Amino acid sequence: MNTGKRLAHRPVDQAKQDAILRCARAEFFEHGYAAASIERIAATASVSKVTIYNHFQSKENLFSAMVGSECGVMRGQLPDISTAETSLRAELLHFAQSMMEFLSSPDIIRFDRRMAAEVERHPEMGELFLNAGPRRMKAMLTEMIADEMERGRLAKADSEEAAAHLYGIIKGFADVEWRFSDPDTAAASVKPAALAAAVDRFLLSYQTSR
Amino acid sequence: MNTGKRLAHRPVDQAKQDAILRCARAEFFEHGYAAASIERIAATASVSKVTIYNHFQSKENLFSAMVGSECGVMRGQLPDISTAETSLRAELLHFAQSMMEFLSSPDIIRFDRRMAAEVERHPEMGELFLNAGPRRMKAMLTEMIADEMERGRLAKADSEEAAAHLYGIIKGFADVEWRFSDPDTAAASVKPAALAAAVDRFLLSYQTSR
DNA sequence: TAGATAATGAACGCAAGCGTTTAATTGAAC
DNA sequence: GTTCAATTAAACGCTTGCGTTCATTATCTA
Repeated sequence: MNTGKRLAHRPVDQAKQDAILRCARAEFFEHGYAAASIERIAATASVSKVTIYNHFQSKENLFSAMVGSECGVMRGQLPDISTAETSLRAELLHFAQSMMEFLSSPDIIRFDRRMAAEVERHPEMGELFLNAGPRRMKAMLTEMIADEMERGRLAKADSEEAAAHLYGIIKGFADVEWRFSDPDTAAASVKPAALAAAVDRFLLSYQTSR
Repeated sequence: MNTGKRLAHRPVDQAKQDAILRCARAEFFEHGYAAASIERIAATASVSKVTIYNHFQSKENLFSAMVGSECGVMRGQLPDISTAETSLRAELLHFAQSMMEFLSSPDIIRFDRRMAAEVERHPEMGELFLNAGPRRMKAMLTEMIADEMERGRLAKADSEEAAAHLYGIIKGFADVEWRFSDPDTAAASVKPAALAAAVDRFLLSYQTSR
């Protein structure tokens, strides 16, 4: 039958596709959408400008594709909420550590900055990002906390609200500082003692009295 | 002696200066630094482009001046920490309300977004913004909490850490949502009940047992 | 009123960058 | 080896926008 299968042709070079997206990412993150240059992306990716236009039809399109791809990557890197820990405190501490490590990585910080700025012109990408990152994390956290409430290690309460409280108490002012200073030094500012303090305060108000 | 005082001249039209800064603000916030257009600012401010270049020497300069001016405005609008309230809970609740109102205002959200994006190219403005806004608020909050610890209404602890915990527990996920959705609907998402819940959780772990 | 300065409008040179076209070249599938 | 799509380099038209120049007009001080 040969349902539309092309017979004699040269297949698309997937490596080039990837290179384009990778370089587009760097370019868009460094300069922002408006100031990013397709020609520079082409040069960096060692690819003809025409090839970019053949794959993605416009700058807009390329940007969308890049964001979509990045969101996919992000989904796979979210802080893991392991339930392997035996003690509740250790479990929360592990999450806190994992979350702060994730949020303070230069890649995430820069992505966050750029998305925040582009949302004005691309509201739908704000949704995309929220669903791929923050909301996903919130849902995971909420579930974990609901489980612990069910299990009796946390006092019964609104689990979504508790998740927000835990998230917030761990972050404190850190994310604000990160967003407006050098991303490459952000991770170093995470102090384990501060994480423990935050978790302990959370437990003080949520742990079942025993 | 006439120390450098000019004698016969036409004074600078301050209203025009202000209009330029106001319109520059709108333009930069809407399009970002790179895509912002001096010519559009001139048109919006009903001013000649040359006048802009006479007052501020370059686009860079205009942007800096605008940011400086905005930071000044922001300083005057920070949430007030009134110590007039009699009860500690009322005092914290008032702060929470005031803070969330401030942070969820479209102006602040857009300013935050834009600054985060421009920090890559203007690191010194990140510092400027941090000092005018977040750090200032943190210092005020820290002081208030230190006072309450001194006064015995809060348990003695690291007041700066406590300030971060209070700030974080109040914000929760809200700021993330705000930053990536429509700024004009942000304020409506602040629920008084949630503020009370956050304050109560904070008090559960910090209030002196009586 | 005279002198000095602010502000204007229009045009210019220049650079960057999007998206397109053309003709030529490469390379996998058959 | 033939075929045909993928890829390329180079050039093009077009738009936007920065920063400047210059002649002109408006407005304040003395």
